[in-house]
Amino acid sequence: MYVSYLLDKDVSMYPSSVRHSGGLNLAPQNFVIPGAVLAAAYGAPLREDWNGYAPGARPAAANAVAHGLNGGSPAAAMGYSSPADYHPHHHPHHPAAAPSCASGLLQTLNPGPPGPAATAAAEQLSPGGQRRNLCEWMRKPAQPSLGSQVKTRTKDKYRVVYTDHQRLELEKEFHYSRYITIRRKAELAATLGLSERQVRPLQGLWTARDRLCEGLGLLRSEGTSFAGEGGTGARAEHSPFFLDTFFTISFFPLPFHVQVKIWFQNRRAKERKINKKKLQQQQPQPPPAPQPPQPQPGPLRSVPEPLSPVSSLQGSVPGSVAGVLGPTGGVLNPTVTQ
DNA sequence: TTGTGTTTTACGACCTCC
DNA sequence: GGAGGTCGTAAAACACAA
Repeated sequence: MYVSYLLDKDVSMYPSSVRHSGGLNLAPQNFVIPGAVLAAAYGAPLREDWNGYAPGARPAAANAVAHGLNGGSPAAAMGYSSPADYHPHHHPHHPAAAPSCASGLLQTLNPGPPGPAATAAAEQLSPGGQRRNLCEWMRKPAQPSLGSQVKTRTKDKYRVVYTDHQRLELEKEFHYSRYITIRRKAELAATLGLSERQVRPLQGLWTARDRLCEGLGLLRSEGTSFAGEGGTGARAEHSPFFLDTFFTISFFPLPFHVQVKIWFQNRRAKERKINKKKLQQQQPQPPPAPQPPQPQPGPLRSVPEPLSPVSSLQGSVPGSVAGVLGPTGGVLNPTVTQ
């Protein structure tokens, strides 16, 4: 139900997620979705086809689910039910586990280090405790959804701000080595609670879920209210929770280490950028000489582009692998990562 | 408070390697 | 073909001056 609660809250942030509201009270542990129904709902391959959907729409709800699980209160953030085959870290569904906005979402939207959830949530108001009101997005008025079925990835991208603790640990790891093994990535992801339970809700799958709702006659009605911002499970008897749960935990998980991988990619890019800046500062460009008039017309000579300065990184980065740089600057043989 | 510049996540495109 | 690399970029989050 908490999943459903979040998913429905999500409408305001991702208005194009056309969903039906409706009342149905089904026990989550009893749901069975026939493959034919699923096929009808999708009309397309399941996991293999994710990239085909307008990607990137990451409803905050699922994000909250994902990171909330990491924030030290997994069971409270998401009441998993029967699909225990999804992930070994599932927690049994419990109706009373739905957190309030003030406490639960605080944790869900501010992933913190493992440990006492309550204190961690308070401490992990990252960065610098200047985070916006975590319930703010819930109050945003819904946007018109017509015509917005097709979205670009970036348009709807939802960015999670890592906590200071997460950044610190990642920086420490980066300082130790610019390239880490996949095992270490997974360890970091688990330790920092980054991507272990991250979900990847895509627009097409939400639509598929709604079609499945329709196919099963699970139409929702509008007007379901919440218990204030507390969200303490007031939706329990109004939402087809089992479908939300099913779609969320069965189809959206990302690999464990993806966020760590991306963070390291971005961190390396940042370092390259810094090094490039330093290089430019060390070699100040002489003031351009006054250009004499160019009398000679004719075809312009093409000046070959200088080689990418990325190679300078090899010598400047302690602990980096001795990879061979490819034409695009990519490390062709980053054996460490394997 | 607001405008603006910078930093931080996230991902597409394209690459090489296995 | 999949994984992971760089590069470029979008957009959110943040910092800060006016």
